[in-house]
Amino acid sequence: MDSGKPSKVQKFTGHWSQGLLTSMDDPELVVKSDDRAVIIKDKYPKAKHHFLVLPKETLPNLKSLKPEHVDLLEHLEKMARHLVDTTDKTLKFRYGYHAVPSMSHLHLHAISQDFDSPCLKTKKHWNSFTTEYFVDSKDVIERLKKHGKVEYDIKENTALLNNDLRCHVCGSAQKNMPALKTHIKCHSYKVES
DNA sequence: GTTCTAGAAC
DNA sequence: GTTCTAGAAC
Repeated sequence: MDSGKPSKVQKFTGHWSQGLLTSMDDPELVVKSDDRAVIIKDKYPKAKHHFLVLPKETLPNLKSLKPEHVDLLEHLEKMARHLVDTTDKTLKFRYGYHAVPSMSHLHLHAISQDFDSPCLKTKKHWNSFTTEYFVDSKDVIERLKKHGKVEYDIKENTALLNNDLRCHVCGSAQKNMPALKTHIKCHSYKVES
């Protein structure tokens, strides 16, 4: 007899925080790969171009990095820069990591600085790419070289996500997200020639 | 990480 | 009344 309970028809694909592992195998998202890493398009890009570079080696986060991973991190950044060079040379990009990422599996962001995307919606989105919460790849590598590990204070960095909204170019205060999104259109994100 | 939506802010 | 943000999601 029918119990009246709805049956679970959807396949269990894991917790949302493990989503990057699924995306790494999604041919729709993968744009490049070599023996050490895979580059995918961010499923919810926060700018005109937004890529994620993921090592094939299992590394959950920055905290799992050891001194021997310096070479790998340099490789990830090099791969990202090469992809960007062959994708869009006209826009400025930043290459870096979130200090306290939501998704598991180490991922380097390569993101164009226009932040022109319908997926960019919240203060948290904004501050995660425009405050010190976004740590340049070069700084992470330097830190690993110097200290043999990379660790960021969770409380301190999470607090940055609640910072007041400011333009990442001119620093002007913006009252809300729609105002910010309108304002940032007044700047150019082209590389200087 | 996103979606949804209640209620704050305007 | 509409826009916008913030917090739950079993």
